[in-house]
Amino acid sequence: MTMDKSFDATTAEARIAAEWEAANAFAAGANASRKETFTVMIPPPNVTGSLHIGHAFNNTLQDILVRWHRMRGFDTLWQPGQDHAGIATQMVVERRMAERQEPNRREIGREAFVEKIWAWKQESGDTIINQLKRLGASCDWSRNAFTMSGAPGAPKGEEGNFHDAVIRVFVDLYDKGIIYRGKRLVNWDPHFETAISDLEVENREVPGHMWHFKYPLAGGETYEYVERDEDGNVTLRETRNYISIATTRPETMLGDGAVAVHPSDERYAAIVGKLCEIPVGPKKHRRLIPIITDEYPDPTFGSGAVKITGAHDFNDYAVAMRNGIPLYALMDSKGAMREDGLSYEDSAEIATRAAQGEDVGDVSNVNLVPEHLRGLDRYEARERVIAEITAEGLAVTYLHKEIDKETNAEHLERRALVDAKPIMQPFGDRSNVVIEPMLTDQWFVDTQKIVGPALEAVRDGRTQILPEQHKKVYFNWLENIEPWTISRQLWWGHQIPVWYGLDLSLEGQVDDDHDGALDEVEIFALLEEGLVHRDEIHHAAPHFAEVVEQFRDSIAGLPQPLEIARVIEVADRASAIDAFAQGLADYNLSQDPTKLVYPVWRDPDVLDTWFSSGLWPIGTLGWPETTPEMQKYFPTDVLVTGFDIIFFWVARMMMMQMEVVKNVPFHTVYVHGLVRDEKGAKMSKSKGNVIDPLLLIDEFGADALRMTLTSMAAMGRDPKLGPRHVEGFRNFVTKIWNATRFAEMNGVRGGGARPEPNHTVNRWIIGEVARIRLATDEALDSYRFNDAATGLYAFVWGKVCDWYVEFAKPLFDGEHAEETRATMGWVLDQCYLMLHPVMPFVTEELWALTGDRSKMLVHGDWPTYGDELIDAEADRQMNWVIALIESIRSARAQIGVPAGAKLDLIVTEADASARAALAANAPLIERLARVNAPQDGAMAKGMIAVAAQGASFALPIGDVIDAAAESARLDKAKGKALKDADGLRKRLGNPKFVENAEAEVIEETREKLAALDEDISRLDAALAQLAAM
RNA sequence: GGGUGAUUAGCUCAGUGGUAGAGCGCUUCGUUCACAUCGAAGAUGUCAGCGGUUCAAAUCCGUUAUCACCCA
Repeated sequence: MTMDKSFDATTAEARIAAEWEAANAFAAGANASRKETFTVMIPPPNVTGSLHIGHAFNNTLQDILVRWHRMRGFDTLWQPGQDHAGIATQMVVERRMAERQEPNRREIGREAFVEKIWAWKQESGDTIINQLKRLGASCDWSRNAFTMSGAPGAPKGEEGNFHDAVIRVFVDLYDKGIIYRGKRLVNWDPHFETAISDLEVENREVPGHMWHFKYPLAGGETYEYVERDEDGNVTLRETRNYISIATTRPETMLGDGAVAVHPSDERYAAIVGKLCEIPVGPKKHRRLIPIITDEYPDPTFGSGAVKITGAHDFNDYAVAMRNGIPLYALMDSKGAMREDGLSYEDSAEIATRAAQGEDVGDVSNVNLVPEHLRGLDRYEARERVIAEITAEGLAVTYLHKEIDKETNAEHLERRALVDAKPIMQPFGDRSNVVIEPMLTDQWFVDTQKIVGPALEAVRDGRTQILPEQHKKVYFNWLENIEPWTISRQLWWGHQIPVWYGLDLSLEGQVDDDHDGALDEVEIFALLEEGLVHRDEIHHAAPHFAEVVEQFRDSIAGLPQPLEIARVIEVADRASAIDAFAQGLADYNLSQDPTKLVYPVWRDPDVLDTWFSSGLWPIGTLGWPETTPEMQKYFPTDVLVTGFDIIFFWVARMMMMQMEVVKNVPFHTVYVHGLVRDEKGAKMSKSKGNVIDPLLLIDEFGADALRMTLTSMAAMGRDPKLGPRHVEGFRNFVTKIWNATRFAEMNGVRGGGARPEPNHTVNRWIIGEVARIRLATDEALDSYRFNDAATGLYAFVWGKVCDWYVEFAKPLFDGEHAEETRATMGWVLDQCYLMLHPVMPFVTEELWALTGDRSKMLVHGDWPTYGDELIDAEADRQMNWVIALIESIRSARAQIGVPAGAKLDLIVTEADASARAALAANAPLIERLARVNAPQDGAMAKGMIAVAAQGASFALPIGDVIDAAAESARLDKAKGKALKDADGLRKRLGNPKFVENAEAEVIEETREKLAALDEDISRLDAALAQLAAM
């Protein structure tokens, strides 16, 4: 058999992947030889996704851990799967529909749209799986999971019970009061028309403007406005009839509820509690709002006064809540100015009463957008508001001077004061549109109630976060956690299992005469009084049938005959009102109680994707069923993930698993960095610096890419990746391939037991193998992937290829040939074994090529030997030999001896141990240093000197020795040795060092110094001889 | 504004108390039969600055500067 000159990754990888698959090599428990389990949950990629470099990195690290444990005989499960990624997937499918000019989702309706997404999921869902397989990911693909499996409408092939787990947890948390519904200010994405969580908002600095406007005091009142410098000197004093406000969002002025100043701000003390006028809107119905104090305004920033628009700004919301300021919503779900609700005139009237302290109740119907601005986009409305205020002279102005170039005339003009400055603006991370804080009804997880155990588990070490620095981030976020908005106004996702019904039980209004039954008059009153304004009650249950029972209980207390109404499901609230009214009317005519219905409707919203992926560890193992997998593999062992989803995912998994199954989801979280481009920049499509891992695999092979990423995986650092790095590791693949090829050409076969050779070289390399095995396990044990990879790289290239293979060459003809073949076969086997977790393909291929194996390498047995294989004498001798060869090579090169020339090697001096090393390894030295067999002799003219531990050598290089060059070479070496020795001597001369330093360190220092002194004396001798000639 | 991290060879980065390393690049040499996707030899450093702790600091502490990221 002859091997090719290099590894053909493209064809071999596909073939090997198929072999692994055919052998079921990655199945849970494959190759298990012990009881301990090792479980890793893949961070589920988006189902729309394709493999990017971050996935390649993340999954390489997981695969290393998994393959390593599998080879060590652990009962190993790497659980794969995909995330339905609600907003992202819905976006992708909608975009595709638009591109194909198909009807949009509202036109085709929810059911058809969801069906389309499922179809698309099935079409594209395998893409990422196949890409992960190309990377070599050894997941148990037969267990592939999906966060929407088993949801209503799921097509064939998507039966799983993840949906059951999600719904069950929702209902459970609902019943415990941990999930609640509330009207709160949430981040609203006007593009997708859905609420999103804080984490899905990206704050970016963008160029913006700050406008300054005057809010005139009510009734033309005035006050003395005084500004002082730091020392209290008056810098400005004027009489003002207004308070100046700065804003970056003038359109929200329409919804202002107050102007706030800091309680310590003396400039405004006189007017606190008075009313001022919002300088926009129809003159006739100008709104007045109070001037209040609050800790929020910063007196040193701008005018020190801020407008409070509670319904459109999170800070203002907090101020409004503290001070009882009404929240006036101005915009609709698309971010346009509202068109619904009361007229501006009526609205302004109510708002004015509210400003004067009157309790006006629910203001959701109040629409303070003047009629001429209704329906406008928020940015258009902004321009109009600015223009109107400026036209009225209520913008703060400055005097602008312009000189006419032709006439030299000065033009003075008052201009509106507008600061152009960068402002922080919130953007939707998916839609890239500016997020609008909106007051809406949403579902929330009261995270405060479940955060405790998640914090505790990390504090007491039940779950370890590596590197440790990320613990702080985790604590910091969880300790200040906000309620989690989990409802999304989307169609793709787990529909919230909550049904609503009208609350008919309010304050005895229904049954006016309290006789426990409705008479005709009361029925009509109920209908006329306006069901529309009634509140709602809601219940949660996994299925409609169960929720019916709960509604029956709810209406049981209602007056006759409502208490026996049939609970039916309708589409929405409006249908419910219609159906209820119809039922009542029918009953009134017929007195037939079966006509009475109590219609309920289901919440149309779906759950945040992260709510379901938060259950990934248990959901994929079959929970809520009590499955054998759940019992065996939970809690899982290691979660490997990027720092960017610690909050999104890790923290939530911790909270949810602790709450639901009262156990940590994993023992260790290994947090890796973000792969950056060669210059350290974040990869992004817009920058065009994205590296496609599949292209790198095509060009260099998966092993090379994996090895590159692994060698860069220093904990807590971001790997910086460029193609040339991968090229270097591709060369490494070729290197080990060719070492094997050399071995094969010399009759070496793998698969044998560890030999017990006699030759020093063979004994030495076995000890080196033992060392790297210990180092590799230690590195992997502590998640120092880069140390494992670079250690193996240096061992295979620097020890095995550079030295051992070279040493072995002369041994193949002679008495040690057999043991050398056996040793080399074994050494290479160990290389394949230890490299396999990082470079699975080429090692599997070499494993198959080099011997008759009982198992594939993927199920190879990870070595366990250690120090006992190190032969100290062989170690000493080979290090001596290597040092000598390097010295001779160095001397030859510096003096300029032609590389091909073979020189005599004269031993001028040697102690017993040097002689022993020389005798045992002379042929190796002759070959690698290109010298003739050593012979005793004396230094003479035309020779250069080479020193080794315990020995001196001379190399005759012919007549034309350049004495000056030789003496320069020796001087240089001596200089360095002197300098080093000097440092060491100083250190040893310091009594404090001898007193305090560890004995080992002192001993080491002494030995070093002794060796240096020996070198120096040899160099001196050589120099003296040179001078004498 | 708050937090975290970084600053080491021309470049990209390892290195957590004992006098600095790798890969790439560079220079010189080499077609010895595993590999030119190779081999041999070599050059290159105030370990960001300043203080401190220590017998000993790239490493620990403080501080300054610059950069990056996260959160407001």
